[in-house]
Amino acid sequence: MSQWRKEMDDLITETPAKKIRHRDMLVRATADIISESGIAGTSITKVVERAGLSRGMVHLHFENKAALLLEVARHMSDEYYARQKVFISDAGPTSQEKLAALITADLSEEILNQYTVNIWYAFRGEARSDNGFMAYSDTRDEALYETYYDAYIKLAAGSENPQVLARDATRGTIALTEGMWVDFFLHPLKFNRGTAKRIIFRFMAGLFQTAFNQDGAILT
Amino acid sequence: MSQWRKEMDDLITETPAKKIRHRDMLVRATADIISESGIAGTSITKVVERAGLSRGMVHLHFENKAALLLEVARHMSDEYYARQKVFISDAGPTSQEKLAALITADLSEEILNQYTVNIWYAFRGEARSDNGFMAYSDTRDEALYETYYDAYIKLAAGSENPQVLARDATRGTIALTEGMWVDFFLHPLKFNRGTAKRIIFRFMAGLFQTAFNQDGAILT
DNA sequence: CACAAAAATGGACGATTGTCCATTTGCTGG
DNA sequence: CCAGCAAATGGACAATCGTCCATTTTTGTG
Repeated sequence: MSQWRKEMDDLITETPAKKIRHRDMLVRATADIISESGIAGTSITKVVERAGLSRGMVHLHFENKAALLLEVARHMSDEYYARQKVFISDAGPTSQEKLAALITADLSEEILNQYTVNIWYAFRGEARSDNGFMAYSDTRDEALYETYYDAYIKLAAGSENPQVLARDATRGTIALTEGMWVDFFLHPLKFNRGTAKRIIFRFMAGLFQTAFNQDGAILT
Repeated sequence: MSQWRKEMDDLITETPAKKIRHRDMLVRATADIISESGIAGTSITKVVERAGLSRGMVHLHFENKAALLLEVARHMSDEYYARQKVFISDAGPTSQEKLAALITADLSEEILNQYTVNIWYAFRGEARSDNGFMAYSDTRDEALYETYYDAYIKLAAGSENPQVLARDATRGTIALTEGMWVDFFLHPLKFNRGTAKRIIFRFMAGLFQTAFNQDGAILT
């Protein structure tokens, strides 16, 4: 079998190479354990038991435990963006529609669920003591900020102080969404996605009265 | 010395009984370690070294490590309320003034600082796996909710749907403040208290246009 | 089919964890 | 001043941690 064919097979194979599959299994198992037991309760023994692999596997694929945890953070970040992207691409071209899509995404079951927020806040709690996690938190935040700002600055055009208005709207929306996540994290059963969405739209309608109303309806 | 006098001395003594002092030293030392190293990095050895006490002290004052951590959570919660109370009692009698005082308090250096938020988010990260912490988070949240709601419901009087408006305003303000805390936690150097305050007031002004404006000025 | 390389295993290691308890210290009432 | 009791100590304990590596199993190639 020629070399290019072998590489081709690797590309089109339905099940990825075992090495990659095992690596992925470890990442997913680690995410599961973190979601259930937090960072402090996550040990390599628990992870490999969950993954159904042997203990040595971890150090075959990752330099150490910290590298494994960092990979989980990267995995979560990637999944967040991938899911958000679906909502954005389904939305219309106007700023209002993009903003509505962003908020709908951040409150959707695909993105905002107990499994995900448990992991997210577990990492955040330990972020201060490990700078590696902060990097991912920061890049996520900065990209999100840009996305919101780009949409808001267009709505703010013509107002008295567009930059300040767009900045305030961006920071406010992100803070409000973040606060809603915390609310969901602390009271997942009481939480109502529709109410959360309405409150965020009320905030947006307060700043851009000609663009939104409190029901999330987009005005002309 | 008579019995009542002895008790009186205990009450008025400047330095509290040694047993209580040591207990307090452990709680404060634990809080310090959590703030620096997170929950996962907090061990009894580190705590007693910081407190300058022997290892056995912990189990003399607390049933186990979990009880010590829970006491730290209680301590943090108590200090939060004590400091918030100062701001509220200094405020005027109107609902607007009370709300302004609450927001000013939550953004003040006394309440919102790196030491405090590190501890707060460290606990939150491990909250899911230990229900003891959730209880304090919940009681704090419920009391805060009531305080905000009582103020907002008066402002909402006369509006079309007062209860819904007051509920939305309460949840929104708490979520917004929570989000600002997260912003401070992740970017303590970039964070600007004035900007945060202005954004929150813009939200309030959007819901109660006759009561606030975006500069935090209270309208008649 | 045989052989070399890679992947995977799991026992062993020292360090550290939370907990326990026999011993020592310090204070107080008689 | 001393007896008695609570406070405080720190060494010892088993359990668990992350890590390492000699060994076995699987895989791919000539």
